[in-house]
Parts: sequence; C-alpha cells; structure tokens
Amino acid sequence: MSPAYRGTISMVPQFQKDGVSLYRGDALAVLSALSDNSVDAILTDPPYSSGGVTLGARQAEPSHKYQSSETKRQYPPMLGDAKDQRSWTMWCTLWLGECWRIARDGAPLMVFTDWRQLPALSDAVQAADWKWLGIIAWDKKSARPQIGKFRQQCEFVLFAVKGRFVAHTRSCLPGVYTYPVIATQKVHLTSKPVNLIKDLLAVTAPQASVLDPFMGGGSVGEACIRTGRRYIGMELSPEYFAISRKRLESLQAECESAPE
Amino acid sequence: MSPAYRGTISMVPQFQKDGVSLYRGDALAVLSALSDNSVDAILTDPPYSSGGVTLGARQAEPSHKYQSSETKRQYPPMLGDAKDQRSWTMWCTLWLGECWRIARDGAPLMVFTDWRQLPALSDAVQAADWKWLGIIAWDKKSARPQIGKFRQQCEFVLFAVKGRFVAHTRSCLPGVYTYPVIATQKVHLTSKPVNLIKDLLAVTAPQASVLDPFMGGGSVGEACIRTGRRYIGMELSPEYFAISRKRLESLQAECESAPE
DNA sequence: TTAACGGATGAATCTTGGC
DNA sequence: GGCCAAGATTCATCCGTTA
Repeated sequence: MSPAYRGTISMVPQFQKDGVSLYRGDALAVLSALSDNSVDAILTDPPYSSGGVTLGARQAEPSHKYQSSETKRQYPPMLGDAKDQRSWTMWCTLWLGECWRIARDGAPLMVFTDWRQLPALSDAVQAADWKWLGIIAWDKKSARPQIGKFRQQCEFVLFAVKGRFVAHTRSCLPGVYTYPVIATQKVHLTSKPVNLIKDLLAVTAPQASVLDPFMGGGSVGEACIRTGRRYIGMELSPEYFAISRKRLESLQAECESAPE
Repeated sequence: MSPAYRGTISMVPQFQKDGVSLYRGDALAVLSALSDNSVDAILTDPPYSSGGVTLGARQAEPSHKYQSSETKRQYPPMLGDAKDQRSWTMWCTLWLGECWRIARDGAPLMVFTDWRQLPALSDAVQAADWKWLGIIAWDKKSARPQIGKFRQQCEFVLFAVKGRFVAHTRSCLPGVYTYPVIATQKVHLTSKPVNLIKDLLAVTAPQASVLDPFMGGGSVGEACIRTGRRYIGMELSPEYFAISRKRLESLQAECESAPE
C-alpha cells in the first residue's frame, strides 16, 4: 500500500444517504473514529493474505495472485493482502477489537475466511473478546481441480457475538449455504454472492445497522439495501471505493423508484 | 481413565485376520510399538474433548456429554474425552507424531474434528510435521436446532500428508460430503457413516493399509474391509473393543461367503 | 420448452529454470 | 544448494447459446 492512501483518509463519510455511509480509508483508522456501542452487527470479508507457501508468493503482484495465468477477466488490485500469518493475525485482532468496541451488546460478528486462515482468525476473534459461536460453511461448488485430492470447495464464515447472544428471528438458520460463484456477476476478484449475504443477515434485526470495514465490491452493502438494513462501509482502495459507491448509489435510486 | 486400562495393554494384536489387526490398548502406547514407515494412510476420529465451555462440563459423566438430557439412546462411556484444550492439543501432537513416524512417505492423514477443536487440531497436525492440505466438510444435515442462530451442521476432516503428496486416483475429489446421521445405525455415540469413510478412502491406494488409533465403533474398519483395504485399529475401551471386534469379524465372515 | 453443447472459470498448485 | 519467479496445468461446474 502506498503511504499516499493513508494520507488522504477521511474521518467523515464520503458518501451518506438513506442509511448508507461509506468511508474511503484504512479500516483501522476509520474505525477509530466511530463511537462506542453504535452498530448492531458486523459482516465483512477481509483480505485473507492467504495463498502461497512462500513469502514471495504471498507478496506476488496482485494481478497474478489467486488467478490462473489464462483467466481473461481482470480486476483492480486488492490492497493489504500481503501480510504473513503472524502479522495478519495481529492486524485482525486490532480491527476486530475496534469492531467490538463499536458494536452494541449482543451484536453478531460474521467474518469470511478460507481454510488456511481459519485457525488464525479464530484466535484473533477470541483475542478481541468476541465469543466464538461457530463456523458457517459456504459451499461454492466450483473450485480449482486438484487431481487425487479433495477440492477446497468451501469458504467459511466465523460467527461470534459480543456478550450474550440475542435472537432476532424465531427460525433456526442452516449451517451450510450453497451458492455458486458467478464470474459474470463479480465486481471484485473475491466478490461474494449477494444472496449468500442476504441469508447471513438473517441473524440481525430487520432494521439493523451493519458495519463492514472491508467493503470491496460492495456486496454486503447491496444485501443491506435490499433487505432494508443500514450499512456502514469502509474501503481503502480508491478504485473499489468508487466502484462500490456507484453501485450502491444507483441501487438506492433504483429501489426508490421501485421498492422491493 | 482408570490406570487398570493401561496395565493390560497388549503390544500384539488381540485380533488378526485377513488384513485386519486390532489392538486393545491406549493409542500412544500401542502406536509406539509399531515400526517406522509401515502404513499407507491414517484415518481416525479421536475423542474431541469438546462440548462444554467449562472444565466441569467437559469432565461431565461421559454418557451425559454430547447428548441432551432427554435422549433415550444410551452408549457405553467414551474414554479419554475429558482433557482441557491445552492438554488435548499436546496429546494430539504426541499421537500425530507417532502416526507420522509410522506412516510411509506420501501417506495421507485424515482426522475428524468439530468446529470448536478445529484450530487446535490444525496446530497439532502441523506441530507433528504433517503438511496441512485442507479442510473437508461433512454436512450431516441434522444438527441440534438453535433458534435465531446458525446450526452446527458440519463436522470437519483435516486433510494432511507426510512429505510430498502422491495421487492414487485421477479424479478430483469433492470438498463437501453430505451424509445424514442415522441414529439406528450408530454403534458409538459419535459413529460416522460408513459411506462417508468409504468416500474418504478414495485418496488412498486400493490396497492401502489404513491406521486408525481410535477405532470406537469400528466404522473405519468396516469401510476398509468393504473396499478391500487393510486395517489396523486400536481401542482403549474394552467395551468398544469387543463391539468392534465382533462387528468386523462377522463382516469378514460375511464378505468371505459373499464378496462384494 | 427442454436438452445438449461449448466455453469460461476458480481467494492455486506444481514444476522448472534462473540467479 | 537454496530461494524465488514464471509458466503450465487440472476438471467439475455453471452460464449462455443453440438444437
């Protein structure tokens, strides 16, 4: 990450309308400006800093990471995805701790991770004082082939709570969600299906405010708008900030003229 | 565990026939008697020492653990399931280290775990020098419903290898297996479906010898017999040893008269 | 309308060659 | 010899189009 990115952090939202607030800046810095006990839920998909056994591979050019050389589709680079596991765990503990402070009592936390970082993330979640409640599996069906081995077909969502859990629905939610990755709908290399996010939001109150320190392509924002929840998004990369802002702004306009 | 159990450990199999060897004794002790580089794969389901946040709950009478108070079905007590997480991790590192020694180069390791112990088990697996390759999800469909929360519907299998992975099949195996738990087919409180085990054995060579230090009700043994693999099972509890021995012995007789 | 087919893709992995 | 960068490689799955 170039130092210039940190230099232009804004502590006020660069976009704010109808329950959607978007901040352009580094998650840790922006989070520090939010007040205690002010959001109802956290749902986010941080950079995994995964992939690659050697440090060199982890720090590979973003355009080559996670993609086959022949894949045609290109995405703007992801920022903050080159940490080694020790630093990554520490960094997660820091932002998860800020989220804990900002969250209201009983707020659920949901964080995406892959198999490789799951143990480290569970440490960070608990180090930041969240009470770990379980693992949700997202079965994405398609995954890279590995001859003679098991495919890494799932990503995982760590589920935790600040203090005592408060139920917001009478139903029992499943522990596995099956949604294919649809390349044509992806805005970001790692975009998650909006329907998956909508399903996860079922643990939050219908009008909850949802904090997402790693907005990326804005899928969580879209799910919040579509389900009537408030959304607080943060994104370091100017490119992805612009993409998400545009996406959410036009979705709001659309929903105004024809509410779901 | 009563010291009496350790006193009667046998270092020679108490049962041996047609590629099936069963030892009655503590896993660590029996493993120490096996020779280096002598088995092709490890597939096992150790006591999770999970369930219960407090030490008191972990150390509850075995028959009450993992079952709600109204559950009618009773099983003989499980032994060796009352460790706290630190000791459990250390203990896993020890027996996984023994397994590593006994395994041939390129041998796959598959170990069942629940969400709570997954991070600790991944530490133990790697501490014992196994190369961690991924997480396989077993979707058991049924799980205790939890109002307003996500159900813990999956158990997990940590997949690792000794040294460099050797493929034994040309196909790419899935990363998720869906098999319901069928209570009436369970011999042990935590019995796994035989078909699930058969699927997992697909990463091993067709005639592989499979080591299982925690035989329990003998599902891994059954899957090995049914798929033509050799099986080395160990079990501490005299009750479960007897149950499994009987089960596998009669299965062998059955397969002799009418091979699959 | 449904079925079949072609084509693209996946939060990689492995091998090889160079420094 | 160790470390690292670059390129080749794998197939189940699903989309979109055609039969």
